[in-house]
Amino acid sequence: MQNPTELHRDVLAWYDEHARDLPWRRPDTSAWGVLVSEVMLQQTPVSRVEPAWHRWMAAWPAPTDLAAAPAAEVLRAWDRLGYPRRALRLRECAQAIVAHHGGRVPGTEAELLALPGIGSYTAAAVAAFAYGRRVVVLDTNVRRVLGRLFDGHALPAPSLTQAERQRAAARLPAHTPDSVRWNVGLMELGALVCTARAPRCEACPLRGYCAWRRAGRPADPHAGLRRRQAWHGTDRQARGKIMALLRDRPDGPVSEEEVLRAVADGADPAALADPGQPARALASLVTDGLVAPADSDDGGVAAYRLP
DNA sequence: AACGCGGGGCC
DNA sequence: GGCCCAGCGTT
Repeated sequence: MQNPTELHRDVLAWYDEHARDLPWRRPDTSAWGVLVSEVMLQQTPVSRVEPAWHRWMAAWPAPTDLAAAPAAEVLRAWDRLGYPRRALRLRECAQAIVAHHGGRVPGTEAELLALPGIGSYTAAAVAAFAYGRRVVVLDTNVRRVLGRLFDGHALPAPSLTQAERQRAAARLPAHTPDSVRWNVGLMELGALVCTARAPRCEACPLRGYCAWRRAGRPADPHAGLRRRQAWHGTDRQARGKIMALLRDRPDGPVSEEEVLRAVADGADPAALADPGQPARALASLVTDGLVAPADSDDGGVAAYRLP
């Protein structure tokens, strides 16, 4: 094994040369801009986040602005980034920042972790990338890179283990500015070179000492056991259709009949076999606060709108 | 630890 | 058609 300093130097040098020019990495981006980007990037690819982030920051450049925005407007701006509950939580996060931190994004992991929609990854990412703190940032990219480099595993285990946390902490560069570039450098390496599907090992700065490559790039030991996300015919798809319909109708409530018909529209046979699904999906959206009952323009008929 | 939760792009 | 994507909150 090479000494830690050499590994650090290789990652930092690679990052300095190959880093993408993403808007939330610009030095003049506010901590709020970084936080917004991190929430949007939770399970949504960079390519789809970038335009949404620009529009979002233009509309609500500070926590105070988003905190005062109507939820329906926020959900429409979220558009099709997916997991729209993230938009509501981001708004609640802004309100908590106003209520408890004077409208300024807090800088410690513990304070960030206490905010709605901010988990262990996002808290660490904001502390590191917005405030330059020396913290362990472990996202799916970093987990995959470290797992290949040191464990020889193709892909990380389904859930983050304590051993991974400790190993990542032990490998973190001692100096503060280096630790930030190490974190973002490993993430960038995972996004551009050490990818999940078709890694470009020939372009990797760590190819000389990667356990996975040395072992002949064996297949994922968890293959087949990995959690798969169902979509066609599921409640999730039904919820997505309802949200898309209500997003596109800013002028007024939509009757329950039309909402339920939109779900059945183009549904696959599996969904049609469950006639209760549309109503169930709608009810769950109301429970989650993503949809609200509304007074129909045709009195007495149930109708719905964005909250 | 396991599950629910969007949506799209890529092989 | 399966898999992946800068995860979080709940149970």
